Amino acid sequence: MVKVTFPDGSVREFAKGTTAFQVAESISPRLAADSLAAEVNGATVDMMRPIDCDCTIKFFKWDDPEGKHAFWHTSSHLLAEALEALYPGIKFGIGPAIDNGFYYDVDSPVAITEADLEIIEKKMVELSRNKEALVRTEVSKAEALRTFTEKGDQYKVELITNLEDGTISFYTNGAFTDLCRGPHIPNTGYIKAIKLTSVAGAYWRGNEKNKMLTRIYGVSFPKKSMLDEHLALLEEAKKRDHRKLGKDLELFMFSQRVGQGLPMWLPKGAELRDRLERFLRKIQKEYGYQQVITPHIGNKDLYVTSGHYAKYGKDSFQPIHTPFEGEEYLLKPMNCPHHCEIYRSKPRSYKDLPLRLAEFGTVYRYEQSGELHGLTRVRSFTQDDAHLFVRPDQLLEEFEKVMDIVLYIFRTLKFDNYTAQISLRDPNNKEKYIGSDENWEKAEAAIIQACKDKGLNTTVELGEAAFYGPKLDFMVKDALGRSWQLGTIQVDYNLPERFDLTYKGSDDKLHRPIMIHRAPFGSMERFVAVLLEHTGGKFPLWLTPDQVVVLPISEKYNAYAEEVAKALNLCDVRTQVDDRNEKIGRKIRDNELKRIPYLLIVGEKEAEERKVSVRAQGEGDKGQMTIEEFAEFMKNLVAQEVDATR
RNA sequence: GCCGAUGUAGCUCAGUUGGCCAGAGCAGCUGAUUUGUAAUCAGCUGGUCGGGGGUUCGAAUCCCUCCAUCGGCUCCA
Repeated sequence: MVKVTFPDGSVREFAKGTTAFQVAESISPRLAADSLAAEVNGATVDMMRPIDCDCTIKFFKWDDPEGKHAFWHTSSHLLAEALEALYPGIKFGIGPAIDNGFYYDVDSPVAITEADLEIIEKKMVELSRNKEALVRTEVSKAEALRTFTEKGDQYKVELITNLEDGTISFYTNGAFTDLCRGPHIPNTGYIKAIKLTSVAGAYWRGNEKNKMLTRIYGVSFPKKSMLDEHLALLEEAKKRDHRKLGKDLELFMFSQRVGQGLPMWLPKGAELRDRLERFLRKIQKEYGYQQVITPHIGNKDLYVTSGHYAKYGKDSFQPIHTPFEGEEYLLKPMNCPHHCEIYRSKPRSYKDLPLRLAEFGTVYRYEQSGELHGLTRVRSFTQDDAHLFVRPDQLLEEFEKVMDIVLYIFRTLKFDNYTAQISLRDPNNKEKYIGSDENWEKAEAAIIQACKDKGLNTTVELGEAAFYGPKLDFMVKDALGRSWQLGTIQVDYNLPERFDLTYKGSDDKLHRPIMIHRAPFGSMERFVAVLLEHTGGKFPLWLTPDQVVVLPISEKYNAYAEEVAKALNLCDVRTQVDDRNEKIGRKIRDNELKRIPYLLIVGEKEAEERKVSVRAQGEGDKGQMTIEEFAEFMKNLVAQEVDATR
């Protein structure tokens, strides 16, 4: 007999060799049916794995990440089984579960395209109906090698070669056997709804020197309705795609002739961006930042000094040679070296610090062509950059102040769901980093302390720090639950060293300042993209380019509409008139689609009483107000949005 | 950069196995209508079918090549 301890602390005895499934069943058939994997003594295992020693047990259902993981992992084996049936001679790479589904990398004798996905899907459904059990067998390394050498699958052979003997297991479903650690769900019959989403290329083992395999992505669910929901969410995401909204709302564009990855901001987009910049400028001014402006190009030597040329020279726009002299310039790939030179422009005293230099600095980076994506990955973008030069004793306080700015921005823009990642150095590999142990320890402690002080929900990643210092990155979740990395705060001991930055201390000796790099938005382009997808184009009132459109019922009331618009614009309510010769229903529709927050309908009644009929976006008629009342109403709304979070 | 797919009017898309001057809706322009809370009607304009080359009597359609876009991979100071 074995003793099994449940999460609630209760203990029960079972015969040795009882499976986790049977244990669950003894509690309730429902639990057994809903559980996809189990945790036995801390290790996630199959429900069908026999238990042969005393243990603690826990069951994972669909709502647990471990449950989904097992489900999708089995789905990838089902995909492989279908592929092997349809494409004899196909070879398999790896086929894991991922955050939102699964994939399998294959090397197929015939090309597999999107058109084939439906057929594969059907085959998977057909096979799943057989409710094939996932059967685990443990084999020796020699045996495993023999099996896959005979099969001629060099990828699996390569994987097995790197494994230790004694830890190798196979899983078989139907006619398909795979090298796999597990865990899996009991049988393929659990998989009721399958959608293969795309096919793409992927390098074997993620190395671009290796052969490119075909990766087939899919997602699957235990219920058909869940798949439908998932597909609806994808549809919604498509509608909110910032590239589509940017086009529809005329915010930005790209032109082949200008060049790929080089966004151009249209009037409405420029206005939006300008408003974001002013918002940040204002708060930065309150926090003691000073704006600077630096050139868009810099002498190559500048970047050699900073060390960026050695590391990123090949990813920069190549040196520009002047016509008559031997000088070489680079399009500015980052602002920090310029700001370091500003710091150096005169002797600094400890009393001058912290020195906070801010710049909306446009930088140029040669991103690989295949990597460009809308506004989130471009070759020219504007960082909301600032560099803080601080004394060691100021680091914690300054770091926390930067966090205050970031959090203020998130609150104001209603990114209520965010996390932060603290990236520290790898303690076992200290020689990878520059700077003294003492400095690192102080900086890391400062970041951890700052997060603690601010009550931030953080994860800590060892070995993820930049070589020059630890950092804190902010991830926000948008309205559809997708994660985006936005702001970053980084501590830097490297550049002060390389640029020989100093300040005179109270002890009359020279000391090194510490630099903090920070960009709360990340870049204006990326931030606007994320904001678009988060809001679906319905920007907060204070930010939106057009707040109000006045809709005259007919041309007779155009003059009054103009009067209303003029009065509102004088009160800083951004107002336009839609004086097209269209019916009112049409004007409402068009302006709703343009995401105009407030529509004012004016006709005979309004003109006589000098009022407006107010219509809020998506909410319909809100009744009448005088022009003055409406102006006051708007003023209050905007004030609430921007200041309520302070 | 790599793998795969795509590229037709400002936008969204039709264009069967190659076959008369390449189509629709929306937008735009002109006119009629003067409208009360999500699409008024009519007429008109608009395309080197991504660029270049080739095959063919004939190419939006087939082939080559370049460019761009999309989905991924790799990368991300």
